[in-house]
Amino acid sequence: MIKAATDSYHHGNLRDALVQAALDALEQDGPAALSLRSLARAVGVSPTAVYRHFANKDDLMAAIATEGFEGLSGEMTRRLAGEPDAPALRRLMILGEGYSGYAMSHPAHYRLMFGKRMVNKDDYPALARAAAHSYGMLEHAVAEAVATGELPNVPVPLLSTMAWSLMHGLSSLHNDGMLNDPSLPRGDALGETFTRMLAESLRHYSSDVAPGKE
Amino acid sequence: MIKAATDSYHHGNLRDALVQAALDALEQDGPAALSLRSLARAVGVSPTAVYRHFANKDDLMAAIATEGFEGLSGEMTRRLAGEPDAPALRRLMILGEGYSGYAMSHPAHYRLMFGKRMVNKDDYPALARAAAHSYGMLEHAVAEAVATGELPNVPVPLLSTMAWSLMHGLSSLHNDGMLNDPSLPRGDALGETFTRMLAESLRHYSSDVAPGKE
DNA sequence: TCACTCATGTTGACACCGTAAACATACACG
DNA sequence: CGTGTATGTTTACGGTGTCAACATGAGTGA
Repeated sequence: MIKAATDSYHHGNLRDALVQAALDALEQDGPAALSLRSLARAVGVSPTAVYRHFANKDDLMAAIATEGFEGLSGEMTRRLAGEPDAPALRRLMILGEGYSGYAMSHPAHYRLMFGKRMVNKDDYPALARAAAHSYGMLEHAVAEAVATGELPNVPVPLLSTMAWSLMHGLSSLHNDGMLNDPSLPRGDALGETFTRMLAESLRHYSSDVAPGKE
Repeated sequence: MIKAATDSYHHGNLRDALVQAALDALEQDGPAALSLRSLARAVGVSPTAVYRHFANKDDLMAAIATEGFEGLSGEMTRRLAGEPDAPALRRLMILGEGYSGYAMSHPAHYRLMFGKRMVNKDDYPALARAAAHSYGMLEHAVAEAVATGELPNVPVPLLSTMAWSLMHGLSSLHNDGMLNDPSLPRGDALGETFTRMLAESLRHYSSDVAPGKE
């Protein structure tokens, strides 16, 4: 457990302890349990001590969200490392599976990453950077697949955003309990299925219908 | 203005007035402004009067979310009516454009419809019904397109969920300010583009890669 | 070694929130 | 007209985010 380095007054690493406590509370008791005061309580510190490390609650949440995007990137990186010689399109599919896998196994955390408090990301550059990095992994893989001809010659941001939208939508709907048709594959299997369907169908897609900007 | 029928004590239609006030506050001041007390204030009634019409805050939110799904279905129906003779696949595209159009022009309301408070939809049958109806419109159109051969012979729930995921993901990312690549088409144009790309690419999709369940 | 600084925590207070219990009002129906 | 009941009010409680003023003590330079 992350606890005091010294035993009184000065905690030692309150910031990390708070974030960790928040992650724990998120997994165990859901997002409703995320109050500054309860976190402070969990860490054994007074409520207002939080303000020595975070400007306000949103600021703390942004830190947690940042952690989330880093975890997401980490999961995708890990899975990629498992198949180092995969061709571009296969790597893209691995990313899709990793994305939905992470999102579906951390529902509360994932929701927070896209929560309403995060909308003004300009205020949280670290968060923006972490999010951009996750998206960058996707865009990179898409660009490679386009370069090798495994995907049609459609503007890369368009393809990337489409793939992201599909995975984000699927993960969100799943986490919100919106997918209750019993004939559907379960959770992560769905992520795999959609990834494959999108990749496969895009391969046979003729690009003359997809305008870049105009 | 929804105001008192009589002028004192008994309001007359508090329930509707509260929902309306909530919708107004949502559009104008964002979801943070949605407190029971502020709504009561806006309607000119004591805070606890709300509890004569809603069991608690979640109950009120569910009513607003229900209204949202009805608005969504309404928007899609309206657009369909504008092209009564469209073939199945075209009708599906109209739905996609209507969906993203509605979602993107009511960001706060749309977010609330999928908010964390709504996860246990079992408690709110009206909400579940309204949501199911919206999804039903989509599934119906997909089934038709499969029947006419305009879409490949893939399980309808799979295709429907894929389309829903794509549109939900796109709308959410857009509303969260996550789509800032300047080379991308703007908002509703993106909805149209993705709708078209998905429809077009699925047409050339050979179904042997999409398992139903297993 | 000692005094001082300043990062870090604490206390106390405030306004707001959701909600429960007890009470007030007035519409609707006998 | 009398009364029951749906509707609204008052009061109160515990919880929340946050501010201002104060306390502590670790680290540094003399």
